[in-house]
Amino acid sequence: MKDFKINCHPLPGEFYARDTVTVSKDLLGCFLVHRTPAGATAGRIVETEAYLQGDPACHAARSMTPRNKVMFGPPGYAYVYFTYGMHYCFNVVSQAEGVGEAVLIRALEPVYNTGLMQQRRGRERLKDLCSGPAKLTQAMGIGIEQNCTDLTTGDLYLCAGDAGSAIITTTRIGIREGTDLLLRFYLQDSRYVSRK
DNA sequence: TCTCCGATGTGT
DNA sequence: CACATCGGAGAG
Repeated sequence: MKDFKINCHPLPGEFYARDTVTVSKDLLGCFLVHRTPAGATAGRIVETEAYLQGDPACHAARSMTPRNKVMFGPPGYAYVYFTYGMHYCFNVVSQAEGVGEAVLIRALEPVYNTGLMQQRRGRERLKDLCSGPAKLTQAMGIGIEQNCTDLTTGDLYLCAGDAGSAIITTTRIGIREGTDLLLRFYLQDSRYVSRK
């Protein structure tokens, strides 16, 4: 596996307080780190999706509810939700406070402590560890406890990194509304995206 | 490789 | 009753 040097300094709040599409693209190549009692794990972000205000697929498209409330809060917080009765998905809240937008992290390249990821996933192959939004939350030990946590100060955070290859823009996966919007982004050269 | 489908709980 | 999913089964 490629040897990455991870800058352990968390990305600051200003990184997230920008246009959501810009944040979605800039997150490609950045590292997601989670320190837990079982150990720390880290992955390099290779696929993201933007969810915007006025976008019918966005959880914050309609009114503010207990679930989507954090999306309207300050940028740089985690929005984790439970879906399909068994999976968690992890988003980072973007834009200014009051704007209900976020970036879904859809795939990671496993980078650090892949043994713990394999154990959590019950899978051996590196490609099967983080190549989907619910796979990566399982591999990284992310659950509802991380919802609404501050990504600039806690045990779950992101660090700067370089995309290092071309960014491909496509429609989003697994939605039924807003299917025409080009809001999915992934690294062309990565073998670890959920699908090409 | 692909398409289909069941699992399983919560939001609207 | 839809849902920002996953993995196993069966077909090709």
